Amino acid sequence: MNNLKEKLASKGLKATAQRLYVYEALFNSREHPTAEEVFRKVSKVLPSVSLSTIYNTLETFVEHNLVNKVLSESGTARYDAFVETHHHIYSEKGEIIADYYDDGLAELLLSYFSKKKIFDYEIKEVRLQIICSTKE
Amino acid sequence: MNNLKEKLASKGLKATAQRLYVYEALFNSREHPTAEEVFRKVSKVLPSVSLSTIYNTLETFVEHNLVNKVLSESGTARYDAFVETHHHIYSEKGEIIADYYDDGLAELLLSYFSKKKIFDYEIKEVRLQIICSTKE
DNA sequence: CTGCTTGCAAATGATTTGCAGGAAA
DNA sequence: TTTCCTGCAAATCATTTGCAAGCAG
Repeated sequence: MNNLKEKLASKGLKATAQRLYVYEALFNSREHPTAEEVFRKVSKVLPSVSLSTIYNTLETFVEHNLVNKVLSESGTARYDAFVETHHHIYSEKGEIIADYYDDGLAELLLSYFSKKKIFDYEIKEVRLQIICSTKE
Repeated sequence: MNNLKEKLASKGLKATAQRLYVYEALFNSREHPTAEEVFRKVSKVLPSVSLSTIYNTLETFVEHNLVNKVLSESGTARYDAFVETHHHIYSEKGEIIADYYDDGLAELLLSYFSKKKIFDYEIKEVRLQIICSTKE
């Protein structure tokens, strides 16, 4: 998405080539890449890019809500250009298989919780981890 | 719980002092300690214990389903002696605040999914991450 | 006894940081 | 110009591993 330049500007961030390519790499992937994977993709078009720039860039995006950070069971961080609330489907091994979007589900959960009046705190978000047996 | 010795025996694991104390440390804590925190607790009673033994012991317990491993947003692993399915309440910062047990919720979710017939895979488990605003 | 476990130290993997030069605004 | 950003190398943090000695079964 090329309105990224505007989003960056509106947040006082400079629109560098590195940032544009990192975002592009994420946006064109449905695979929740790791920093290392983003690095390999961006390297193809910007061979001099460094891994630490990838990490810094991703972290900057996360802080400014342009990108989501998700953890896999192995502890390695994965990144996702889709920031709307959604759920993740995991294999038994703990790797993320897919995203799962479902508005009805959010409503169901929130009405369930408000009926039960369980929380003193305000619920900001409810995310599901759906663990499935892997089809081989 | 002291039937731990039996559980260990039944799995062909030796009941060493280290293992008993690690389990005790977890069992007496509702705070999802990290390996480091378990290490500090066990050190008090067994000063010569090493951090790698803590890691190995915890990993052994996880493999044999005596203990659960949970990830905090920071990527550091936390451990939990309660292995029944339950959910975790997180602060906005991503630290785990509390456990949340709710059988009705599991049923609600499973019936929701079976009605919608979304998945080709078998759902093994559904875990919630409930993110709450922190009450200070 | 004998193999599973431990403790130590070194290795690893992921991510972060300090800093000097470089490029957007 | 001036501040923010990048690339490099070194540092850090959590966790894992190899190996010799120790202890439970």
